[in-house]
Amino acid sequence: MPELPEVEIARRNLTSWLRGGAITVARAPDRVVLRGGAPSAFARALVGRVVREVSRRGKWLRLELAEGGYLFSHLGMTGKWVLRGAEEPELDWERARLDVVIRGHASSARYVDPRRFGRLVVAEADIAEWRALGPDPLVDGIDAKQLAVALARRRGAVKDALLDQSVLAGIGNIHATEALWMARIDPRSRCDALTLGDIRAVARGLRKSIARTLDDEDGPEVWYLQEAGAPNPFPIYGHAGEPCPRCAVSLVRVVLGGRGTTFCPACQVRRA
DNA sequence: CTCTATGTTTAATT
DNA sequence: GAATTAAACATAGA
Repeated sequence: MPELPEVEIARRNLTSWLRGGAITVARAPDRVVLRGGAPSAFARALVGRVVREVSRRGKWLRLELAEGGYLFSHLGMTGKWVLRGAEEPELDWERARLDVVIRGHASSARYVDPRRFGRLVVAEADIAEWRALGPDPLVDGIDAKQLAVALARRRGAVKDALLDQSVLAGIGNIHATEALWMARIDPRSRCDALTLGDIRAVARGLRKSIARTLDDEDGPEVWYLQEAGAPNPFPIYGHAGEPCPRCAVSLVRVVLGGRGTTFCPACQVRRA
């Protein structure tokens, strides 16, 4: 489902559901989501352990066990964690569950993922994918100068660079699209042609887009978590053919790095 | 039936 | 070798 804001919400949820809990059941029968890891090893690594903390970097979640070791969770395209009672039946597309007991109260976190692009990894130490992540916009903040240094070495399109998790961790297609619109930068612009002012504007756009989605948590819940047919809450993403909210020119869709990209051909300027 | 999809990895091509 | 592109993964919904 997710980009950074949704994964952050998942982190907050998992923290409130699991932190301090002793794991009584750990099941992940799905070999696809385990990517070759064995269901028996999953259970062995987790049952009887206590969840000390749930953290996040980019789109990765990390459950830290009090006894040492971690469970890493990536939600892929359609993954989500939901809370159920321990006695409730298996859900559609349920790929894993973690049952915990906290002060005598039992609950069950279920991992649901229709497309199974998500992953669950048990490990003794931080995995390579976690260590390779660049600065996280919430944990570390976005530093425009640092971003400028990373972009100066690249020749490809800005949007591709923003999707690179080693440049910034957690940016996905939606927030890259929204931020570039806010910054009035054409997503096809070459990285090394951007000015520091451009990059500052992109950084501001990213912060704003992420913050806005995070704030919506109170209101209409995260879009991806809603039932099918829920309205798209983003102003630009998915609105090709509709008028630009700023200048009313029809928004255009192109493909960059294999991903659909919407932008305004009139008020987003192309640098080289 | 066709097209698209919030993500990442790997194979193929330039 | 580096950079760019396409394909693959598995499934749902419009």
